[in-house]
Amino acid sequence: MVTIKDVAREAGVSAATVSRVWNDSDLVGPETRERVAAVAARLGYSPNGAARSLRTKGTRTVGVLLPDLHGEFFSEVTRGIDQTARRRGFHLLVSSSHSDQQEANAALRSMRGRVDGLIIMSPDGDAQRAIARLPATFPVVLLNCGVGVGRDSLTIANYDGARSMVGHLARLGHRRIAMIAGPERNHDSDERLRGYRDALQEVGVEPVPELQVRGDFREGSGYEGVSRLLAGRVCPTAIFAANDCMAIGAMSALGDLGLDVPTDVAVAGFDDIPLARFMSPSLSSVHVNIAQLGERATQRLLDAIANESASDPLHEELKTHLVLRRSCGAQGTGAARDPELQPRSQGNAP
Amino acid sequence: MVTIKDVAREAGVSAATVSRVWNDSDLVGPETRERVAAVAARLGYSPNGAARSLRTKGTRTVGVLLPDLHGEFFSEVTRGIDQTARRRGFHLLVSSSHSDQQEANAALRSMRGRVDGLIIMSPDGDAQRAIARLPATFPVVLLNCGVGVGRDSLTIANYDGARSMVGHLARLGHRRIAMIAGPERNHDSDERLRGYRDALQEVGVEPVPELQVRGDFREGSGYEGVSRLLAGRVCPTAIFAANDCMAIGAMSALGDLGLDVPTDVAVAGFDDIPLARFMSPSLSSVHVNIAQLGERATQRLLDAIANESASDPLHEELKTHLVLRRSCGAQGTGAARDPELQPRSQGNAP
DNA sequence: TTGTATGCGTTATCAT
DNA sequence: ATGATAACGCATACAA
Repeated sequence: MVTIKDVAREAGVSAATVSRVWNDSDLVGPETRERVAAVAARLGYSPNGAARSLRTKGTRTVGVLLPDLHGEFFSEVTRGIDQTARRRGFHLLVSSSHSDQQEANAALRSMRGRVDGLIIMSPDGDAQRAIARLPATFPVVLLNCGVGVGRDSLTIANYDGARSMVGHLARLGHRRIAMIAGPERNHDSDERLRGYRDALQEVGVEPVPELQVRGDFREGSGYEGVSRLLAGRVCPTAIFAANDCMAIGAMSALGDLGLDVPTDVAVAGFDDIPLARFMSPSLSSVHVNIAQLGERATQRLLDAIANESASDPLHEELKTHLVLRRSCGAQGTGAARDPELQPRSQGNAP
Repeated sequence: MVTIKDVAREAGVSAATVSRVWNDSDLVGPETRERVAAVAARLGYSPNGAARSLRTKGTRTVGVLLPDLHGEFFSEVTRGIDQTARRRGFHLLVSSSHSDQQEANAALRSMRGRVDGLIIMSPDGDAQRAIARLPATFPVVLLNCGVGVGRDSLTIANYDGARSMVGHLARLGHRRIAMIAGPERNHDSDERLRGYRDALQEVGVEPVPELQVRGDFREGSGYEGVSRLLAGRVCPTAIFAANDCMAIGAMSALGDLGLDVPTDVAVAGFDDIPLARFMSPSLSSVHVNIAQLGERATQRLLDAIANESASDPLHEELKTHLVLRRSCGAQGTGAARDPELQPRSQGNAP
């Protein structure tokens, strides 16, 4: 490994000068700068991150703690975080798939001194204890954990989104609206369920316990959810799933049972993953800009790291909006005429 | 931040002893060990990673370089890498969403001295130049880049998978089999296309240029691909898409055109993402264990880091297998009777 | 404008 | 079994 001393010797200057060149200090003569830069390039020098961190107290690294997350959500939130961090010269130390407090704890501990701040997503609250042990001055942004105690936090407008989707179903004439909720003790899940219940109340529909079942946010549980719903004495005319994966599982189950969506049963999901519009029938959903969630969280964290003057904890909620397609029976357009059928970024297609 | 000196002072020992306790050296008395451990716990001490790295030359961190990757693939490969790394006490420094050489280069440079080894996924070869500049002794594992020059590499059995799927379609009687390929200059895409062409040759079907179109691995491009295919003079009776997302887009387009899958046109994909079995009709696909790809890559890398005796570069190929569902017209079972309908891990469902 | 000296927190070497 | 000390590579206060 080529160090700062190697460059210094080769360029005939002191290590301090090389350091100055590298850090764009203006306390260095133009032709010295050029010579040093040339030598550094020739030798393929780049500074040792550990030494730099030790000296400057900064790591230019953001820690990201994620729960056991599958699919689209994970990749999109990471994309948002990564792009924002990189744009501002920060690295990402990622730790995902934490199934319990123990693991979250260990992960947090081992990140000490390796990151300047943390983005923590822990919808089931497993990381709460570990977070509490962190110094209050250490920058942390909470994702989808509800309003954190004394910490910056970001959430999706779960309640509003669920409430307006269920309201929409009710306005279409549905009264027996079922919900396939997410896991218990999950913040997103709880809020979406609350939105569902309140929406029913607002239109004067008595909530029926048999019309509320729980899944785990994955396709299979949506599939099974339908069996349990149809086994009950009241048959739903509409099903609202707490996310798109479960909604897709539900549609699959309905299809296998010979029921037509939306004629026999209307279906709606949450998240609006890219696949939603390509289902048949296309899936109505509550649109969430997931990458933006990661982006905003990172911006807030990096600002906190830069300012270091601890301001009051801020809570931000990301707005959602309904995307009505065929599965809920409200609109008759297929994917071809979906106004949102736009590539999200430049593709590689000819 | 509490340092090793704080603990030493508080416990009435030298810093060296604290270090020994922390690193499980047996050169320390039992009651000293206990006392130091207690103080460390009380003070909430954990060693500064930067200082440790500087001294030991090791970072216990693996760098992960990923291209601009969407959806299931990204999250699964990361999961595999993360779990394996964590089990062996390693962190993950992730840099994703690189769209060109420039960015990949910058990311690689900035990881210098911060990681002990690298897992690089660069199916379009954008990172090749940067990799070549790395010291030959620096541990690197290539993912889906083909057989790397002088580097360990892992790939999916793209060619075999595509070939056997197309062979299967031919055995079902199809002759006009179209392909919606992936982007050009992408290793996975190239190999899957090659498998398609060879399979056709083997059954004595002359390849028709009009039956080969390109997409970008996303749903929208599969949708558009169908328009272009059906605009040609030869109408395909089967469509093989280079991945499931494009296959789903294709099915959506066929549905919008009033064509039935599989009666009018058979469809098959690649990857077998969890959603595939919940499509209607359920999607036939080439199954790939993506998480395992990440897992194997990490094992190989960590072994290389541990051994440090550079052995010959190894190339490993991950087997695939066909999962035949309804979309290709071979089997008549819905998702309910799909033998593979098993939860991939414990869910949170009641 | 440049060089010298010091210390960041830790571990390894040597001494005791 | 434990302590003192040096060194890892870099950035900075201070000297020149």
